Amino acid sequence: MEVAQRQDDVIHIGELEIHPGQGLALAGGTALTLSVREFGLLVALARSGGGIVAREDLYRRVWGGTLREGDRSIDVYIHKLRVKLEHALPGWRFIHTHVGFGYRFSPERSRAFHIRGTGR
Amino acid sequence: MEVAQRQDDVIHIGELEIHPGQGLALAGGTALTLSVREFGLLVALARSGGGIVAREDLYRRVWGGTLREGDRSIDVYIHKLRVKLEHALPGWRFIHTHVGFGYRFSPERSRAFHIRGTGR
DNA sequence: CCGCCCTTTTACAGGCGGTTCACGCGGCGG
DNA sequence: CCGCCGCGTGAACCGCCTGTAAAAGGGCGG
Repeated sequence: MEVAQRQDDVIHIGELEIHPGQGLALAGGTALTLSVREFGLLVALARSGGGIVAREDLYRRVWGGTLREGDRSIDVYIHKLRVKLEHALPGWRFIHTHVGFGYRFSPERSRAFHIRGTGR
Repeated sequence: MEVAQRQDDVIHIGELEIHPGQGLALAGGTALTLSVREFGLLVALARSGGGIVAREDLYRRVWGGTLREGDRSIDVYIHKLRVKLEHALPGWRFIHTHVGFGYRFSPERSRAFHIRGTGR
């Protein structure tokens, strides 16, 4: 398989449409307003094919270099991304934490909307 | 190489799909939320090819070092894994106890699962 | 010079994970 | 019949990891 280097490759994940080469991300059709770091993080996560990405790998791909001891940049930006995604697509969770392993990107419904009535 | 997801080795057992290198385990397509120890245990068991694994071996492979006298960590984590697997795939039993020998990993149907008020 | 936005750093809190206890139970040998 | 042994299981304890808010630093345009 040849590496797609054309900038018009598009990543579709759930209601998200990401254009890595253009710094553009659409959520349900409307554009997200993301900073460089936020967008890089989104792309790195979206490209992992639903697998878990280690924090070290994320840092290497987005920031470049090695993740220093005690650096919390990733946590902060994961949070910023989550906030923006949650705001753009309420009821969906994309970034899942796997403690000790890293983060996984996959659209899943929020449990916040629990069903009532059919309890038990 | 550009593919962000390495599918090096993947273990398929019943409805389980395990990615040892990523810390990812899927049950019927959905990701399990496992801790480092739980995942290590799952991999160790899944790799045993359906044979019985002695507690000492399990401990050596997952925790490293020798199992100390009176250490119950394995029992606790076997239980945690069972709970999560049972929750993810109701009606199936994967971890079988062989008293005095160890544990065996193999997907088998549970006996008719009816409601029991076994309290505690 | 001022203000805004982005990024990094710092601080604090809460939750999660790992270990250890405690208790219960069934099997087995004495 | 009794006590020991191995295992199941719920819970306490505690340190670390992560979530989150906010301050600090920096670059850029007005």
